[in-house]
Amino acid sequence: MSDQLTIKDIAKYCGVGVSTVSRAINDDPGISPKTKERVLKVVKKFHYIPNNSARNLKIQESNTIALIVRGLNNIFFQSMFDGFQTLLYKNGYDFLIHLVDENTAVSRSAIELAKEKRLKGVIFLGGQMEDPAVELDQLDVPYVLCTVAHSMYTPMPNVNLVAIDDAAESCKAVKYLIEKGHRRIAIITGHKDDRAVGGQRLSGYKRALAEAGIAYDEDLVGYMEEDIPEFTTENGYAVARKLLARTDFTALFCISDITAIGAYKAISEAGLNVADDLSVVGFDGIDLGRFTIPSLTTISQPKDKMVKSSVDLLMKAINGDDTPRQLVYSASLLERESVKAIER
Amino acid sequence: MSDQLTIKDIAKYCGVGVSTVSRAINDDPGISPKTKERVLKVVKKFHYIPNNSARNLKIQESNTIALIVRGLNNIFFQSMFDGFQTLLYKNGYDFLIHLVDENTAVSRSAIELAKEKRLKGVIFLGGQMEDPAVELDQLDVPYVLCTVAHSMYTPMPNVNLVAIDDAAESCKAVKYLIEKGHRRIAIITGHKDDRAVGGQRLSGYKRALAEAGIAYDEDLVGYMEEDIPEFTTENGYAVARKLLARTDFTALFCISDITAIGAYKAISEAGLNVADDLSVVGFDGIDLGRFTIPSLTTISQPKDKMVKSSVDLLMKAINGDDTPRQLVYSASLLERESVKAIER
DNA sequence: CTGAAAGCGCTAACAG
DNA sequence: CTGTTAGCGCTTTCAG
Repeated sequence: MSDQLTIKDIAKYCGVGVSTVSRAINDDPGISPKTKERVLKVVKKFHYIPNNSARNLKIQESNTIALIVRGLNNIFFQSMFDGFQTLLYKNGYDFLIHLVDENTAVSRSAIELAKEKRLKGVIFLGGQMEDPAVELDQLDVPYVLCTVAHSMYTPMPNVNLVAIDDAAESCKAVKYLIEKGHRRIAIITGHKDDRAVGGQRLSGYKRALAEAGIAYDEDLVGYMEEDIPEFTTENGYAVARKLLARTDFTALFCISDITAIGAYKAISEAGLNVADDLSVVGFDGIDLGRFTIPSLTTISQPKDKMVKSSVDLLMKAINGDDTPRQLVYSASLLERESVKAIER
Repeated sequence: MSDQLTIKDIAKYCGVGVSTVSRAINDDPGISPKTKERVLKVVKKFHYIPNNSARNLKIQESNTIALIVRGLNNIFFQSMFDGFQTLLYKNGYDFLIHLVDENTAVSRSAIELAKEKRLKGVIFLGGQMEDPAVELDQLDVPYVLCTVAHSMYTPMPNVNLVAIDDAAESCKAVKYLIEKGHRRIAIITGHKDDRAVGGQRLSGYKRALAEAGIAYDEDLVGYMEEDIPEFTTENGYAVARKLLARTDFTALFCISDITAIGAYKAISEAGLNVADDLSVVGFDGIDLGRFTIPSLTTISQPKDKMVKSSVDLLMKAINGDDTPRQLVYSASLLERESVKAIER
């Protein structure tokens, strides 16, 4: 626990000015190789590490883009990190993941961070905002909203947005089940008052039913428990159990893969087999779904495309293109083994 | 995209000095309620958010403790986040998770962050260091190493350490399998050259075998693939497949639960049933293990205790107690459904 | 209670 | 090529 080393200490020790040290550690061309080497040796010797706060305060612009993530437990988001990292590096940017917990506003975090780190841009992963354009008014760098419940923002042409149509995709999943002959189709959806992803996906379920002339039955709707973390295996398990105890159905649509895995367990404990006795469809397309037994049929979000587009939109915006775009991709139904056709 | 608002702008607009604004936003007692309210209203009106770099640079000490995590994909680590957050808040500290990617040294990240944010202390989750005391020499705040391969550091009484004995626990798992009558026991372990957790757990496996007089058979050892991310379901699946194709065994020990889930799939695809045909034991005790079918027998790390102790040690150190301690907990064998006894 | 002023550690002109 | 110096935006004495 030695004392805080500063650039001054290094300069003094080397018998040079602080700017020389600064040049050395920042690979500035305007310094002779000899001095640079000498300084760097001292830097290394004392394990000197500059203070980023001072650095960030001083510099007028950085080269950093932040990924602001709400919901660390979201395994689908996690699977996108790597793609973002790689792409952003390739574009010559530094990259930073900033986790924001449930009780902090993403907008505030973003603005704080942007000031603190002189960000070049930010990408939001999850985290609903009432009105992004308003909440992010003070965010004076370009940003794109990735993977948010897009239709919440429907008439919102003033932000960059990359998303899927949650309602339409849900509808697709449920229609698939209907095609396979199912009519009693249960759903595990988000909290009862979820107006974001959960709400969207539930409405898609309702639409599919309506279009097929199947009556909507509230009994078949399992809302995630309030006292268990949302979108977890545990919650899926709990809700599926209740559903199974309450009523009959031949198919179950889970609005997230990780939830479906919990449902598998409840189904198994009820003495039933997934697919043979009860068809299951998930949503997201996480890797784990390949490894469940049986493997999980699901709505697979085009995450690579979404990552790429998010970065592209951001790059455009950074390079001065100030017409925001909304990209709504369609997801694909990934047919695996968890759905069986039944006789009408 | 308005211009960067600073404390000066607010001060000017309010017709007060900057220090007054500072007092208002920092809940400083030395300000009249009236002025404070007035200032705060303006702050809100313009959505002014202070610049943390400036703030951090100026303040001599913060109240922040950082959790430095190597390996974001580590689901076991993730399950500890919440506990750390809660406990640290309870102790009156701010809390910060800092992810470090595979190609950055945790030690450097830690020192940088400590300077930048004036940290009060840091807790490391994963991330091996050659010699922590040396690498962290410049880290001038207390720290504790949590969940690291403890015996790498065996004679290392100069750092705070909270861990389990990976070798001993592995040994326990394998002995349990032996007790159940298994003699052909395969293992899925880390990369071939893993000297940390993977290496430790492999050595425990060897010891159990040796003590039971069972010959060590390299054929039964599945090293994780180099070209697939380590400790993933996918890697577990790949390695289990190879193992299954190569040789016979009645039990499989996976050195991480998430890997075991991949093995389940490979076993199923080989036309076998987990438990009935092939017993499986995992390691870690993640939640998901409760929901696999059959549920996974595993070595469960006492994560709550580990979290609590880590925080306790750190608090002690922060409060001036400078004798480091090494706490090595024993994990418990969680008997679930994936192991069956067999006839000798 | 309030404002002026002195830095926190660093980078980037600017002058040598 | 190198050193001196002026802030970056904020907190915190120190006078008033």
